[in-house]
Amino acid sequence: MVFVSSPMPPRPGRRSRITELPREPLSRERIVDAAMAIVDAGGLDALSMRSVALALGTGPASLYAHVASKEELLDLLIERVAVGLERPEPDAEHWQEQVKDMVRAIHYGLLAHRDLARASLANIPLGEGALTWSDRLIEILKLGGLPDQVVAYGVDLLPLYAVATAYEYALNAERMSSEEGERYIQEIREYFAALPPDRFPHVVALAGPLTAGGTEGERFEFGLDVLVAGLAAYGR
Amino acid sequence: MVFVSSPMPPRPGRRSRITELPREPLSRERIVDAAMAIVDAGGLDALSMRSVALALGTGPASLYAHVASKEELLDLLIERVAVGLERPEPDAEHWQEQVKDMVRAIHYGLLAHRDLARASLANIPLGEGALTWSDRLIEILKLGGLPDQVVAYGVDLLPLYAVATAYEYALNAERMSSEEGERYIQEIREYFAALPPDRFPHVVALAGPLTAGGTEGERFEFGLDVLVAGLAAYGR
DNA sequence: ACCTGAACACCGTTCAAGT
DNA sequence: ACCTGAACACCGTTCAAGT
Repeated sequence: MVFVSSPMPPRPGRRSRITELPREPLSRERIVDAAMAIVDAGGLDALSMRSVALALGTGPASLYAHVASKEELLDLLIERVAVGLERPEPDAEHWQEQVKDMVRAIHYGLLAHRDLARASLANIPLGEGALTWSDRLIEILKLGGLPDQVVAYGVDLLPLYAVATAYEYALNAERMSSEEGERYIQEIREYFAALPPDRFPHVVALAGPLTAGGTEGERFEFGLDVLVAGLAAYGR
Repeated sequence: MVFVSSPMPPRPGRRSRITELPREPLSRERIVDAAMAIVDAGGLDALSMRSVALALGTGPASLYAHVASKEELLDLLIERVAVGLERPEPDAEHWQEQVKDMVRAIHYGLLAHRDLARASLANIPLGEGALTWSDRLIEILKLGGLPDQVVAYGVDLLPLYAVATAYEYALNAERMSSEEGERYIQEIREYFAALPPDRFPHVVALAGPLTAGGTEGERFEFGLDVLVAGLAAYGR
């Protein structure tokens, strides 16, 4: 909360307007902080150059001295998430579980910021945080004895999966509160079950597993198993 | 092109304003046609309610009598693509190849319309076209002897892969013309190779395979192999 | 060098009014 | 019932002007 219209009178003693008036100057860091707070509070749709500027008590034009475009700002948000990801100490014995841990880290790291995953699908992450993460993943995949080309594909395929599933999940979460979520799933199940069986026999028959089919986490883990097992099959 | 300010005089003879003035009325169909043409010509960024209205010679407000929102219009575009997808005749002998064919169909079907895949990641497709497609995929996966729960996961996982890879590819394609594409890949490769090897040893070492690594099609096929083989492992 | 106000060229959607 | 003009409440970005 920012008190603009009715500020407290200056404190008695040394602190005068000198420390108050020239408020902290803008910086990339402060802009990213404010942007992340907005995403956390209202999702990616709430993020605009204007909303960031407002939160920082300035106008949108002022941001362009520190950030080239909204797209760059989104990149910086992704990079911020990447920097915070846990990276396991490589251990050939448990390389498959370590790969899974790294994929889980992006997936849940993104989900911690609402639908931020949407901004992550857009571009090859080339920031330092993303690159150190990639470097570690390559190292672990190599420990698994995979050929270079398989490693190269894997380092693309695994984060694609992590991000796409995070995006899919976040979109549904964004659309509905938790109770509405239950009802929505229920509605889809009923919709599937009520379809004309002569035209969609297999969808109708599978209405249960298609929708109930375990929690979201189980779904994610299933795909992760498939991918890691599939990659491992190329190992020595 | 629409001549509004200087219309031609009415042709001599029978054709009078009667057949000319009441131009074809709006309809969902015409709106979707116009929207798809805009996406094909300029990508998803060029699509707005206003650009569609302009193409139809009307104002944006007029569209809302036939389409609830821009989101619904996007759904209709996806459904239009889904209706046109090829569906193989189920054959237990070749179920894995048939699954691949269906995944390729969505992937390339979306890519035929620029970055339309972006609109497809957003929501569970519930249109008739999408459902008949799903029904056929379920049928084929069952022919492969997969347990119901694996089928249910697969019918989610496979289109997710098809769409996410189409989106990724289209974004890069959207950003650059074909020659620029080569140069861009080249630049990334050089960037990777020029990174400090003490901090990113594995990225630097793999700069070649990471970027060159075959055509986009090979990348896509690799992931498809991994997924289908991974699913098949759950079969009887 | 950094910041700002004002403007430009857009958005999706609503609504009262027309036919 | 279908369509429209005008308006509302927004966008990202630019640019001349200020300090």
